[in-house]
Amino acid sequence: MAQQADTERRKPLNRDRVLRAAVARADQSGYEGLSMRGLAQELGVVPMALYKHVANKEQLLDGMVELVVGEIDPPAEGPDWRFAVRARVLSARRALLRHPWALRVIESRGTPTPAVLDYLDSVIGTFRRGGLSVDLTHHAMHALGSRVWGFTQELSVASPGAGGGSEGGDVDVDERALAAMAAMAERYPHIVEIATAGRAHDGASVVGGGCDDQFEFEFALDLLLDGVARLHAQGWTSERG
Amino acid sequence: MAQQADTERRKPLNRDRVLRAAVARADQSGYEGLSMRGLAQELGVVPMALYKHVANKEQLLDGMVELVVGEIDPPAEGPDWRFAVRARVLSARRALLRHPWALRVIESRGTPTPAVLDYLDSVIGTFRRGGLSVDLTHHAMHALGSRVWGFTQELSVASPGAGGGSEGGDVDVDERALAAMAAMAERYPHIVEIATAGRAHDGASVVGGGCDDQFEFEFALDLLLDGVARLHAQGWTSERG
DNA sequence: GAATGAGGTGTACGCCGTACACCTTCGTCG
DNA sequence: CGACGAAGGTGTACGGCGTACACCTCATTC
Repeated sequence: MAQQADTERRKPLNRDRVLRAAVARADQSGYEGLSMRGLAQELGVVPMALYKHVANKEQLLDGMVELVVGEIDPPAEGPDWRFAVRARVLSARRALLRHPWALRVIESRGTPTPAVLDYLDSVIGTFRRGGLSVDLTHHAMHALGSRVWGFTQELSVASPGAGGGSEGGDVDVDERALAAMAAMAERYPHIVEIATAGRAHDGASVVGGGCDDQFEFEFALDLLLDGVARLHAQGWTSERG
Repeated sequence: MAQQADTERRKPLNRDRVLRAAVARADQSGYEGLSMRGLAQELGVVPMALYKHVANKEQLLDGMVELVVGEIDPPAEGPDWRFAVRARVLSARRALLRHPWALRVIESRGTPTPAVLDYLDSVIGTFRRGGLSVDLTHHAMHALGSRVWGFTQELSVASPGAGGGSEGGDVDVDERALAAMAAMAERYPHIVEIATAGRAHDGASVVGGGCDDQFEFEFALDLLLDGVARLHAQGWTSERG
């Protein structure tokens, strides 16, 4: 109690307040307009104070992405995978339209954040529950590409042990990678299923290297061109010339 | 001639050498690794020297994009629009794979450069010559989205007079915009045709505002989901499980 | 009431892009 | 021939950035 009067002390600031302020600022000033210094000022605090709550700007961005991705609606129930995927993707779109900077941040980030992986895993799960094969689901995810964001785009999907500690180990490294892999399989079963489908190589290196980007690209391209050709053939037109 | 010996003077550096050096550097150090200072050092010159050849870093990036886009093969001849578009897009892909930084730069740039507009215009032209309606072509371009890069992505395509000069005019502004519009229609006829299709509003504001992003997004999404559903129904599998 | 540790501060470093004034070199023209 | 003007290169400096590091200030706990 005591000296509470003289201070009008601002309440102590925490990771969540920092992230929310950052999101708000990016929403209105854009990605470029977001700096640690500006953000600190807005929070009435010296720049270095932020570093008590986020390790650095990269982690700030990651945290912001987590917040945005958290706004996406949970998956729809029901047997119609087509409807469920559609609804989910459109919900993602709504979230990203609310935060226009977010897509760029998600895509520029080398390693996807957990919330992103959760989302992708769950979309994959919807395809799989709908009865699509692992194979087709894999290609479908690539084809959706940045329409569900983040799964296409060359990024070697997530080699899991990126954040580790000691440099000491030697054979340790492989063990560690395998352990990480196992943890990942538990948490993101569908992603791992898809990533490792087909070839039964050693676990670690397969994750990113296992698929043929060129094939994926042409698959998606042809899907689109086929669709367009079909519409053309049947004289399709959007009502509203 | 005279004192040529003592100097070993480097030949005088020009815009093209600067751009090529920048491309080379970005190719091997990535987008982040490209700084005016670093580039200058590589060219054996003081940073400010670069500014005699490019106005600023933005223009440097634009110039680099022009070079990369220039590597895309010219459009294929022949009556098969599907083949022609496919070939063109795959050629674009090859160019962009050679310069992995380029896609990001193209997409982050607010206003497309002329070479980009040329490319887009010519792809559109291929669809149109194949007999596709303006309407369908429009949606097809959106659906291809970043697969042909740059045409989707909310960016309000190119309001043409962005680089002008004096702030003086008043009614002048509209005239100037119309003139720019006309020039644009001459240079990029297909883009303008598509952008202004349907509604016959006043010229200027129509360019970006004239299309319904949500519709375009759902069009593309459904094209993909339809395709996937069709493949699923017929038990499709990529040979190579 | 001393110890602890979380949260906030101040200073400083090394990057960045680039404005501005200056110097050098060289082709042109009187 | 010599003066000149422009094109190209230099040097210095400014304001911004992210952030390392040492410090201070409290509230909490034993």
